[in-house]
Amino acid sequence: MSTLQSTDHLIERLREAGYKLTPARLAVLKVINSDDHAHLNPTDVLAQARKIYPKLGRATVYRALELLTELRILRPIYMGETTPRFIRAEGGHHHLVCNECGEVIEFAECMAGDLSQSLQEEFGFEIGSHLLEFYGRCRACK
Amino acid sequence: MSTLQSTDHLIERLREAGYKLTPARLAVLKVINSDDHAHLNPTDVLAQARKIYPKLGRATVYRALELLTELRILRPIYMGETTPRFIRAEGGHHHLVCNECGEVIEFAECMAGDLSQSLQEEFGFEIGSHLLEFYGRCRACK
DNA sequence: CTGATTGCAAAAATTTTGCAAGCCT
DNA sequence: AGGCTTGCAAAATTTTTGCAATCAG
Repeated sequence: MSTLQSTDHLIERLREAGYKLTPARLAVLKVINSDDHAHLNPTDVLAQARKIYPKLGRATVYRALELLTELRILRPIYMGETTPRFIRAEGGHHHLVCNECGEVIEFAECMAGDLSQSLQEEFGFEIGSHLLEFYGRCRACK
Repeated sequence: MSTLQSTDHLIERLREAGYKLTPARLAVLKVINSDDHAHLNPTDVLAQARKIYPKLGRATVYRALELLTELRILRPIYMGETTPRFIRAEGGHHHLVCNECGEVIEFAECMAGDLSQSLQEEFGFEIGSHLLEFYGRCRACK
């Protein structure tokens, strides 16, 4: 579905913003980029990224996550627990979330594009991405 | 804009679900209901609610927040930090979030209704509420 | 080289839990 | 009265910070 930016491109964005490419950041970037639909919390990211770069420290993951959020590469979202999970910030994310069991289904279409246009005009905002979530009960939980 | 349920009505929902109305819960409920557009984190809620009911303990706030979330009266969302903030779960929430300064503008209409209908059919979901957020840069930050 | 970045360990902050006492119905 | 709820204090988690050593450019 969505065309994701390659890890190379993301590295480029890091550089353009004046940050260094370190093994720690690269590992986090790879983990994040390895699965378009991943929703990983900081602890997950640490575990995954350590497979690539074992020396990685926990604090560094937080710092990398913060940096990547600042660069609009990631975005934290709520998925039922008290810890944030991070998703790719690009484009749109469309979730159907079950309040009962927590299942998350992704769906494709949404007409946020049109609305986006008029909001840009109305509020003078420059819009880059969006999140649309519906909450309810899934088939199984009914 | 949205017609909010009165505190009385919410109390009723608590009761119907078989929970007791205690001063702690009432205080949290009042805080939550005092401002339609509040985005409070647990610590904020504790501080506010203690003005109403000073004996209130922190753990109780977490328990109340959890309960109210379960009853679909509240919903946690992430707004750029690592702690969740709680918003009224009713109906839809439509945010224009500035990545730069964090400002959140609410806008009124969105096309979620139509989509909601088709998603219910397609996935067998029973949809109760939704969240639509656009991310970008506000007028001032450009 | 040189400042940005890291890992570590310690400090903070947040969230969860156990339990006796207290309160709602 | 009886059981749900509470506040407290302690445990568990999660997040942030200070700093010397290291690394990318």
